[in-house]
Amino acid sequence: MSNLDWLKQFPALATMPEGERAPLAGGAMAMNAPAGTTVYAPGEPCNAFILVIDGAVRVYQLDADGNEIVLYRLGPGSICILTTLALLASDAYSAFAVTETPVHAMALPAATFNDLMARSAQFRSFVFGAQAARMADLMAVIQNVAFASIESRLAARLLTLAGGGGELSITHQQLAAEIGSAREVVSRQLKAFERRGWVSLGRGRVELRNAAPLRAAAGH
Amino acid sequence: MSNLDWLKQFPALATMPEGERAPLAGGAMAMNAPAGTTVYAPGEPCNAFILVIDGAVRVYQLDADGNEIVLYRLGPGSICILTTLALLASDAYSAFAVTETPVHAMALPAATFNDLMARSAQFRSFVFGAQAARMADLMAVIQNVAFASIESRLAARLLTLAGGGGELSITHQQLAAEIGSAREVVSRQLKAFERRGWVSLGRGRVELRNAAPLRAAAGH
DNA sequence: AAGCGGTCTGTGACGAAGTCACCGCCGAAT
DNA sequence: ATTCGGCGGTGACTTCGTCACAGACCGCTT
Repeated sequence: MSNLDWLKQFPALATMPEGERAPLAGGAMAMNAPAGTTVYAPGEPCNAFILVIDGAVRVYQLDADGNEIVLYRLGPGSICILTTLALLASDAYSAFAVTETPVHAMALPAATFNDLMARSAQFRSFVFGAQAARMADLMAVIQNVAFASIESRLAARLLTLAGGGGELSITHQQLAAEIGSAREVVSRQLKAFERRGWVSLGRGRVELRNAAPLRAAAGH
Repeated sequence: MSNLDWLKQFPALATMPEGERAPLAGGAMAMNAPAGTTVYAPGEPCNAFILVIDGAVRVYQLDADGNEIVLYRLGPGSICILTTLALLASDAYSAFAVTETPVHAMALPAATFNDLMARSAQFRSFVFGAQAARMADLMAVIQNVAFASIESRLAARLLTLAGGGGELSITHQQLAAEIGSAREVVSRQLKAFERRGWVSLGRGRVELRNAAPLRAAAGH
């Protein structure tokens, strides 16, 4: 039987009545994956519902020409909608999900997942909440790529990636993939930021020197 | 009691066991809305699950500067994910859903919807299938706005909007909103199509004259 | 220490797309 | 018939993506 201590981290699930948690206790399997593990890829069969306990998963799209754009990230407490929907609706997506850090997760086999969905209103609302959040993420991405300037998209992304810290280990190419643009465009924009004293640059490194104007630029 | 004849149109629901259909029979309410009715708008409270029986609903995003982009359309048999998720997760979206034609729909109050979700695996999988389809729609939009040329996006959209017929009643401004571009850009591209003999243009009208090259242009 | 291959970054030139300002035109309402 | 608001056309300019290429940096080998 699995240890369900990790459940305590997730209020939405932890308060589920004893009886409803039974399938969880019986069917949950712990997973540990190193950074760089593929969680979902188009065409791959997928047969489990996945809940991230610790670590980060990057979900992105990749087209035939090699163009890449990051859709969203999953952190602790998030479930992988892609695998869930592929599991339930057997629909194929053109997206990839890859771990960025070592990831600790719980996997529920399809049968266990279905059982929980049938039993627990709380679990259903947890799953729907996740759906809603991902949907909102995608809609935000659409707004950005369709109507926002490169300057604001890049500034915003630098801030969220830095997340408080001031140092990023990332290449221009990766940043371009983050915002769905081209490497040259990102290089030039970063240079502009550097000239203004907002960041300082190194090979594979971006240091935020002055977050305030970046925040302002991210706004519009 | 509502007439459930409409259910026959939807195999996914029609084959639900008698008992599971009970809440549906008891709680479903028929709705008829003229074209132009707002189904979902940010900030509006929404308290019903909506299933389209006949007609079309356009779901689009609108930002502060008036920029507009169509996300997807709902036809017969589709459910409005936006209202469903807003209902379940009380999350606010920046999107609008508006009827384009007179729409005939069924509405389930939240309680009835929750009851069905609890009882029927078939209903759950119907709802999840719809989620998955909308998610795929959004991801396709992202691919297009991020990486596809205006020529291919416009050609593709003209073909799907025409849907077999050769005549469209639509303005350049509306077409721009369809693909998330600017009116001038669409005007110029349409002129180019006209010079090549692919379409002929009139005020508020686009006639497809030669679909084959349009299909080719839509491809890449 | 020197060389080497691969990755990362910088740059100029160009084309595609978005923006701005302004125009004339059509058509419905008065 | 005139007016007025929505529609479409156009030129000038800016921003962004693409292409081609050069140089810099890094880790590795010799």
